[in-house]
Amino acid sequence: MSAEITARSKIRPGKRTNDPEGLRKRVLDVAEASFQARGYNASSLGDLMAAAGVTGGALHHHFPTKKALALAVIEGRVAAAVEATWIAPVLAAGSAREGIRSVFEAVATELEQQGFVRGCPLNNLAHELSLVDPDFRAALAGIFSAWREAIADKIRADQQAGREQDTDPQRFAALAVATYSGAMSMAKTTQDSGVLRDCLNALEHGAASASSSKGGAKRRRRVLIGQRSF
Amino acid sequence: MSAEITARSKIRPGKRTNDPEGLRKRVLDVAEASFQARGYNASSLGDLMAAAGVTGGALHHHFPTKKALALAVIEGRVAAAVEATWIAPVLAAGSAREGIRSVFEAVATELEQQGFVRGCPLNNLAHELSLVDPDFRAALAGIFSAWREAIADKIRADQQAGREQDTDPQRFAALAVATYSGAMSMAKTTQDSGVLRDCLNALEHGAASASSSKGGAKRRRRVLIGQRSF
DNA sequence: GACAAAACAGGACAACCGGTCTGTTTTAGA
DNA sequence: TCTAAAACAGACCGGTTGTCCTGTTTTGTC
Repeated sequence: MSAEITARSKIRPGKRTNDPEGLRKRVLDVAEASFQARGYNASSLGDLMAAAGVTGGALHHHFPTKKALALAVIEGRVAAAVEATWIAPVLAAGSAREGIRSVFEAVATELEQQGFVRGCPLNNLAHELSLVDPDFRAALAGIFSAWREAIADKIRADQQAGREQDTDPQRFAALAVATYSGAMSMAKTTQDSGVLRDCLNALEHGAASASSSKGGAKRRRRVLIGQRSF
Repeated sequence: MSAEITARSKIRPGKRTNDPEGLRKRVLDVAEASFQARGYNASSLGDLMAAAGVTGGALHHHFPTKKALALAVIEGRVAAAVEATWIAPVLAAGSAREGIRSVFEAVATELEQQGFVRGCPLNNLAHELSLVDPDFRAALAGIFSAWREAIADKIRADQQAGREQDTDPQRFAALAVATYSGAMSMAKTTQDSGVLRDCLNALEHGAASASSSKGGAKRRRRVLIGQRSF
């Protein structure tokens, strides 16, 4: 436990190089990873300082309180993660449904490769912090809102192209986000990413027909095995 | 904050009545509520002791560690909550889809009445504890499994009655649980229970047609207002 | 009533947490 | 070069946390 590698080289005590942006980035990297792996409350500033190779004074200079650090992680990292893994791919896809499908599959594949499910960063923090502080809640709700709105916008774009005429953009977006969030929750708890593909399949088949239970690809039940993360 | 009511009447210091089952129940009541409202890590044993009107010795006698208490809450209360609000109603319903619909609506109505969304007890604890401890993870995964299996069983029962021939029980169950879990996650974060009805609607319309956007019931956008809980 | 076990009381404690404080070094601008 | 602000170092502190420990009281059993 604790720090395996001291990030900062302290060979020369008399020589120091100020690097506020780099230090800030290192702290955010470590905090993002630790919040994801252990949660906000279980991440102590001492652990973060050690892992980032940062002293208390430096940390306090950039992030006066733990709450400020978490808010910076949410607004600067979690929001970016949702943008990168969901919003951008969906908007760039040929259609909303194609985009959603590709995201589900990309995430499932990634989880299978790394052999460990850490869950959705947004949902992880949302569950822990939404009821604790209004500022946290507002920041997290904003990310959910942007996420849903992007999907709804894509549906509207599809509709202007003559497709998805019977689809309600808002409701469909809510369903897509909810399905992904819930599937990741289960995948994290069971450490089995297969549920992501199950949900995608059921979602694509209109929550009804799942085609032939025989003949088709046998359902994979791949239970992932641990692997240290942090 | 702290204890508003001291549950235990201490009028007679010399008179004491042993009530192990009652005390255990009181502790579990308080712990369940606090875990739900603040989470596991943010709930201190001191607060729980004060709220339940229990001394440290008594608490330690029944629950040697905080982990043991949480495990008891998960296995004794969270599992029962899922059974009562989901499994039993679905199995008792005329069909799986009817059961799912009634549960969604019942929960949405309940949330609207109490004006505050505390989230799904299972998902709340699952996000915070799944990666922390294997025992936690196993207990939580078991509840998810039972939940999904109950819905899948109901689909299979429907199929033996000639319905749902094109539905894959496992996948459909995964989608239902995921949708609910994710919808509750959003509802908690946005403090808006309307997303539950949005998701139910989208789910029932086969993730596609949401009927007329005009003429039909206007979508409710009811933002709930706070209300102390604990 | 004797007695052992269960049930409970309440204090003690060591570890830890987040925040603050003072002091030093680096850096940018005039 | 001088100077002030920014950047960083590192110790310090009050409060809290979970757990443990030693007693005392109640309760079931013979």
